[in-house]
Amino acid sequence: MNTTRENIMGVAERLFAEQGIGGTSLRSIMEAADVNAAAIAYHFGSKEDLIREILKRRLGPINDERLKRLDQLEAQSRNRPLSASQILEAFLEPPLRLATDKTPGGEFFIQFLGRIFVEAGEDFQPLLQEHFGEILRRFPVALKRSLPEVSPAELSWRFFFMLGAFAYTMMNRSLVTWISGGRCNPNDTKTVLRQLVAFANAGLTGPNLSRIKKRTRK
Amino acid sequence: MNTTRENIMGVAERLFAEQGIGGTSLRSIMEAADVNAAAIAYHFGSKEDLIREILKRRLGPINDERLKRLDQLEAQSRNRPLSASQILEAFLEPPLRLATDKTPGGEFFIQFLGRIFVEAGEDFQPLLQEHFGEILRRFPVALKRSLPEVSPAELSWRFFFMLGAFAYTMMNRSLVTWISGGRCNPNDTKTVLRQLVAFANAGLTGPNLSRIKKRTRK
DNA sequence: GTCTATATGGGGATAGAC
DNA sequence: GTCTATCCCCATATAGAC
Repeated sequence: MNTTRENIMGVAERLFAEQGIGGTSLRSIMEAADVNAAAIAYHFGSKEDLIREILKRRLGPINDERLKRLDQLEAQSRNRPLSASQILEAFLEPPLRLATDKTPGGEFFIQFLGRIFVEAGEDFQPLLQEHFGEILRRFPVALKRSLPEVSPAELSWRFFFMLGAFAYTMMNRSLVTWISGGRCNPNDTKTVLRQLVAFANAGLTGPNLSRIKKRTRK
Repeated sequence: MNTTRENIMGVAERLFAEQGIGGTSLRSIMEAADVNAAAIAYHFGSKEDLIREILKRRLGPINDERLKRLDQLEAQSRNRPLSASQILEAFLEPPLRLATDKTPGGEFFIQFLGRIFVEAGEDFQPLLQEHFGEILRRFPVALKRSLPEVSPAELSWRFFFMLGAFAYTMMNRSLVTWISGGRCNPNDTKTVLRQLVAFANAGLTGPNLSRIKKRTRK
């Protein structure tokens, strides 16, 4: 019903993504959203609360879908471990899809989310913990079942590297274009998903380091 | 000779790394460095120039060493392609070593560098391009020689994912600890290097996606 | 619910004495 | 080279009319 609120959130999401949290003033949001200074105060209260609302609007659906996909995979598998790439797709596809869906502003959310992780101090940690808690419990467990030969510590490293590759790509899309000399298009969601799943799958399923000796060539 | 200058740069490097560029005021730098307001203006001129000087002080040595190591590898190899993991080590070890060396403040630089990439607009792009230009020319070429079966576009994706895994880990060290449930220590440079080289090597040397069909299990 | 006007604080930069 | 004092802009938040 109240479209002013949605309008402000959409504009803010885009500007936060493009310019960073600290780099985006409420003024610039008001101007871009074509509302006056008090509107944002009326609808949200403060900058921090505005950010909180933007986060809540997207995080719930994304993570619900991740868990739903994982549930489906596990239901189909009849108690056999899933493949790592299936788990990776369930984890990566929902947020990546948002980046191309017609959901207004969804294309900016992931970048915005990355900004929060990097820029924000501890102000949003409780909120993030609340939304990512179950995700960060269930996906590593599924991976552990899928890759029993990888030690817990090594699996944690690899999971984090996967997360980094994903987040960094989403946050620095122009860098993708620059570094690849234009060969890679970070907005081609299907290709990003395929390449990233393959890359991370290879990294995750590699042999346990503690058990192998140094090698010089694949 | 002039230790005030070095002092300011060291303190600024740390605060920028910890709080972000926009999140760190010159005032807080002055206080932490125990100098007065005008000192920074006298020695550097502006906040942007201060950042520029911090970047220059570290980027040169790191990238020189990367190239030196690559040169050595290529000289030893007598024209045979290097292994991907050798190339990765030459690329990753110099910046990672800085993070543990006794170089004052070096431990913060990588995080600071990540902030620049993420936060800064285009102000520093020329400077970064100047310092990273040769790196981003020579390392992908070496990898291409090492992995002739991987198409240029796919290699670009994988190179970028490796970069993301590295940068994200360096920038979000507390996140490493949180997500791993304390199992991983991001300041254990030797382990980070080993794990990251193994992960990226597996991802880089995987089969070309265009040539293989979908698989369900490794 | 929406606006104008403004209070209040903090930030970068500088002038000018020493 | 180093300091004090200050200028001016911009940001968030709020008061109070409509």
